[in-house]
Amino acid sequence: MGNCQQCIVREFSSLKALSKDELIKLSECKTSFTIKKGSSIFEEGDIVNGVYCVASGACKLSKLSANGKDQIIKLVKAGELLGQRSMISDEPANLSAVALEDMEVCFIPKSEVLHMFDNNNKFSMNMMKTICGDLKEASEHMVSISQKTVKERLAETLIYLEENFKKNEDGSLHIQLSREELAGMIGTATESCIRLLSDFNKNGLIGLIGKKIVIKDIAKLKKIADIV
Amino acid sequence: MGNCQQCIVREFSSLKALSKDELIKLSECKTSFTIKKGSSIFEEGDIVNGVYCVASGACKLSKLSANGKDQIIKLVKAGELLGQRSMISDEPANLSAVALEDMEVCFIPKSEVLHMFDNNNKFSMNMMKTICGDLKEASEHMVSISQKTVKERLAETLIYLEENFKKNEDGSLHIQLSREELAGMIGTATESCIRLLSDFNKNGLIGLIGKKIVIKDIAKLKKIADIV
DNA sequence: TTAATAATATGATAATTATCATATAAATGC
DNA sequence: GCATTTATATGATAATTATCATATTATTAA
Repeated sequence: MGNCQQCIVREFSSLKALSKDELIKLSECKTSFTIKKGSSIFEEGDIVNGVYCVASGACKLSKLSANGKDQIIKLVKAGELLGQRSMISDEPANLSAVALEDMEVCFIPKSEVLHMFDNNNKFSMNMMKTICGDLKEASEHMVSISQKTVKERLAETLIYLEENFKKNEDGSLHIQLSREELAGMIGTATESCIRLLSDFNKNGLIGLIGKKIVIKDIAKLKKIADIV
Repeated sequence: MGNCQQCIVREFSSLKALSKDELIKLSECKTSFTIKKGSSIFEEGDIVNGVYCVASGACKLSKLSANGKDQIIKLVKAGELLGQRSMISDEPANLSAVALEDMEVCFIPKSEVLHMFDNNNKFSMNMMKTICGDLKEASEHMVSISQKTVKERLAETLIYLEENFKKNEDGSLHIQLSREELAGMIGTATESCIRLLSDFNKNGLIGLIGKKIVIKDIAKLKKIADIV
């Protein structure tokens, strides 16, 4: 059984508001497990009866659209929480959480989270702030999807991946998103995404090592994405 | 000075968790004012030092994109709160709130809201649930923008307006969105929006009385929007 | 290892949507 | 009330993006 006090999630999430006693209690009531790349933590429609802590690895939160395409709403990485929205709303999950690499995850039951809400205002405020942050991100993402071209959005997304996720030794992004998934993130067709990656590759903005992507010229990418 | 106990906002928002005493205190510390159609309650970048209660009227929450277009993220109507996100995040507003019709609005200072967070867990939970609801809506909106055609999105938006806002005596939508604003809601060019409205009009789905819009065949609109 | 399957890649084309031009109608200011 | 400005409307065209077809390359399973 892992120790919550040393955990990366405690360091980076709302949990940083917890006292030593609360952390000890948490260590006792949580359940840890591993998730293999490609399998899901929960799916659209599932009842989420607690909060998941991502101790290592990363996953995508996605929503299946009417036409069968998977739209990726957000990536969640080590240190973050997962499933708060559904748990707090008392509603089935409206997104699926699928591992993009092997993950270590802990589950905190709802009763425990609610107890912490009741007894630790700092924790509640932190949680609210996190959700508000997600909401802000969502607004920005919405503007980006409706006002920017696919090229601009791809550049934007590549920068986001470069700046927020680990790199392999060869400099390539460690997160292995398939071209289809990358397309799902920027809201375009897989072929369009592939075509633009080829373009960026030819122009020296990125490198393509097999399926892996190396960001080579982040300044030019930022110029394309119109991030000043 | 209006009475918070009878207010529509108390009935429909997180404020419904407040006790009689809390409502009395609220009546004393709030400030009421009116907003003329077209003027703003706050703008992108403003510090929002409290929460606004919308007692009557409606406004748009929008974000200016890099290319100068105004993307409407959400409409807020009587009974709802405004400005929570910025206040809770301790960040400048990332959206502007502009009145779509004359409004009556009350302002509750941050200190008072934080005091209620500390002393009324039901209120805090309600607030969290509201924000989570906004987040869910945002996800759905995002999928809709990236996966649906402009036609489908326009149909979807017209249905939303019909089902959530007041009608005039002639059956037209009372909310007076300009064609440009409607385009900003669905994320398209004004001309494209106008063209599709003409289309819908010719096919008897809607009626156009000057600038006003009457929803005539909601079933067909739902079919177009692919809402089953 | 080899066949079968899935992912990536690229060309050709069609569909969607934006942009520019211009006309008409409505609203506003003097 | 009339001129000016702004909003709505529609046509013509260009740009963007999706779809379909088909290689090529990787991955998986037998």
